[in-house]
Amino acid sequence: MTLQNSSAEHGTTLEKTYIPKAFEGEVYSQTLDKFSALDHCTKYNKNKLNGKTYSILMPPPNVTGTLHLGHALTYTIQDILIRYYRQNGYDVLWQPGVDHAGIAMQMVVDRKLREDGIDPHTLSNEDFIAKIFDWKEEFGGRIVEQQKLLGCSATWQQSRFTMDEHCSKAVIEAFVKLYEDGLIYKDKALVNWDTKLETAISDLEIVNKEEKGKLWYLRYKLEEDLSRHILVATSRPETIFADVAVAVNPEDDRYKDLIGKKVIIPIAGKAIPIIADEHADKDKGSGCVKITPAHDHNDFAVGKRHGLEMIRVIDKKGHMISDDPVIPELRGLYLVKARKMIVEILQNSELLDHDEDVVHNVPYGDRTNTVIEPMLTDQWFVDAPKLAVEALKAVKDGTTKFSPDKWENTYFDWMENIRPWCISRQIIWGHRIPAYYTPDNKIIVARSEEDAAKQAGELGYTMSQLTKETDVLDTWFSSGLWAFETMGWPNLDGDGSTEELRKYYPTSTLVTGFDIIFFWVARMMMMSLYFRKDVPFKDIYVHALIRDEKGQKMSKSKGNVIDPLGLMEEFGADALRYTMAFMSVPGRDIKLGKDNVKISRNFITKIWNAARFLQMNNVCFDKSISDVKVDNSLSNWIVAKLKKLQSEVDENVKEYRFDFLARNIQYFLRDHYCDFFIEAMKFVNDEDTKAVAGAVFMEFLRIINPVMPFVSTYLAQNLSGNQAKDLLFESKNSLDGITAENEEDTDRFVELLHEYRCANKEDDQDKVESIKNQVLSAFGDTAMVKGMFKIVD
RNA sequence: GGUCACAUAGCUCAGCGGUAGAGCACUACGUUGACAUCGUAGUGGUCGUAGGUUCGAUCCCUGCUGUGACCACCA
Repeated sequence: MTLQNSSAEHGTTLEKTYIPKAFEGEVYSQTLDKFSALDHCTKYNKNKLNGKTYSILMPPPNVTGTLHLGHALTYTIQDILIRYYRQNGYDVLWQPGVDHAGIAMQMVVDRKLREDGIDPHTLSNEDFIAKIFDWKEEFGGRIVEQQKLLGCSATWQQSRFTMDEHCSKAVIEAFVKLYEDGLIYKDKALVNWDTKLETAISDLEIVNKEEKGKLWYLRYKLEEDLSRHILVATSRPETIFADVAVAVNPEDDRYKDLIGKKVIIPIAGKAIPIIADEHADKDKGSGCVKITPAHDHNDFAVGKRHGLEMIRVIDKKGHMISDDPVIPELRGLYLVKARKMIVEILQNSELLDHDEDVVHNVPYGDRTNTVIEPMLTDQWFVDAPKLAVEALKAVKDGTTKFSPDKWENTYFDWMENIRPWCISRQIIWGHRIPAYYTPDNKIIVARSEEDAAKQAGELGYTMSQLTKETDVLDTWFSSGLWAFETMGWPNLDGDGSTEELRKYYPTSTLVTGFDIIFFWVARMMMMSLYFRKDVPFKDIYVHALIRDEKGQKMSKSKGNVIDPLGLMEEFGADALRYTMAFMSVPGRDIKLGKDNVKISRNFITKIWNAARFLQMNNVCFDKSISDVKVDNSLSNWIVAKLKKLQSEVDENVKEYRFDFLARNIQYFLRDHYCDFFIEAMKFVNDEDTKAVAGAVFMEFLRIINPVMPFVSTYLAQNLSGNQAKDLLFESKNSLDGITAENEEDTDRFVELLHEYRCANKEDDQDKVESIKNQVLSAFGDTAMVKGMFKIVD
């Protein structure tokens, strides 16, 4: 057993220490061009294809993003699946791409321009968009480079950008079709309005924050008898100028006789009616609620029911407007300041009865962190309740399955209560809504200018008389088309499909965190079912979110963000990937610290050292298991364990139990292969067993390749001496013909050794002898048995 | 307010209707030719709480307490 120097036959001697940085980049670039889907099968894998396909849509990261741990988790899982199926003869597609991230991107470039001393408002929209494309050119590839460092084997050749020419076409086609089918409409409605960005945002882009506030009880005097009043509680006294009624519950005996009478709004002095509406809750506040349809979602509904006027007193910047200013100083004041001023005035009058401290949720925009104001504006909506019907059905009938299935409830709950989706945004960056307005405000929606001109002509207008819509679409509108726009839609062949769609649609599995079930998963379900009449994916695997060691959400402001790039630099991408797999237990958030990754690195070191041992002993790695003699109990046993590992891994991948997968890999290598097999082999020292050792180890490297592609490829190349060796398309070695009937015997031997050791320690000589005799009679007085006793002694 | 998770060793977490598991930490021993990025051995738990089902419950059921997440409301 001497150390073998480098030779072509036995590969290159491994370095003493496992330093992932030394080879990960090299390994990746060797395999990079083999990831492509549509032609890889013919080029690299023709003979092994099993005729089945496996496809995953990569959730496109924001173009502004950098790799964070959440990405590392989700991409690792996806890459494990892709690599596993690719190895097993499937024709795989892992569709990558980048999202244009409407609001986020605009804010990033806005900030950069200001830093460079340019006022974004002085630029025309076209110039601003050009600046954004400049930014994308310079930094847009960052996130993709980082995905590659992690080892992602995506089908890079097929990569898409949601604002590229093709996707833009798809968006226009989808919009126009939905409009023609009456599923997109324009409506005056109360939307969530970000006063900083001056745009509408969707319900999902709001974060509620609990805040201490006050409830002011105001006296609304009865018009017919000014000595009497009712109390109305409000947390937003600045909106009293927009009050159009006070509502009471029709069942509320206290106020029954007042219904239909009028009360006077404090300060404003205007008389408004008392109406009966179920919205008023007898047990809340005073039981009377002021109705301000233009500035409150519930009141808006009440206003519509009763045909009330909608008065706006807050403008798009959050400033007070009023046609009839009782207090002129209010005009133009930011609403928070206005509230303060009005409260002061009220306090100095008898109109404020009392106030009350309360804690209430205040909506903030998730991007700008400013207060969101309900705003009465014209917006474009998708009729989500209609589209949700099919999307709901597809999950109910099991066409698409959630895993773990508890997420189905979340999905159902949302889909059943879905509201119209506001898709228009008053920003610059995004897909411009393909609509035009005639001078008398008729709407023309068209696929092209020519088409618009034609439609205008039919209405008796010329193109030059039309004004084009300036609103752009919510980013998630284009993301919703991701499943099929990436596969060539709408450039369809004669049969209404494309080669990619026929091959890879519906995709096999969608891997995602639960935080975007609503944003993305639900929208893709709706859009795909509408445009392709089929679900976008068959399985949805929902993984956990990553938190810091203390279980807190990682965020920049908390300063507890762990950078995956730093972890990869220090411990290697394989260690990070293995950690992600190991920790991805379903239904529980992942608490991750640096130590977890270090432990994984240490395990990989164990694999490394096992490889070095084999190499030092001139173990042959070029024979496959079917070519080696498995003819003694030790060989038989390790092959049985390997066989078990193979089937466990198959099962683990099928059930998305990457934690089990990682554990099983560890148990095999450490407990079986190193602790017993290698130790015992030291005393056997025959060529057949050594050949088994090599073949088993190579199969082990193949099995771990999807999880740890770098180290497994590197070791395989160096051990075999074949620098071109690539486990990417290496499929399973069948162990069917190999018997493993004495697996239990050897397990028993391992157990007896343990008992022997305990007895030895307790100095129980009788027991020591008895165990020794048991072993000798069952397993014979072989060199291996002797050797193992020697170790234990 | 509604929904859903979770509670197991000092820490992070697996697990399971029948003797309680891993890693980290800790203790002791070990630089013995693969491995100190390590090995061997060991300490450590009435499995949140109260009931119920069962021959038997950490596991199944119910209540409670605590923690977290999501949705809704917020006069």
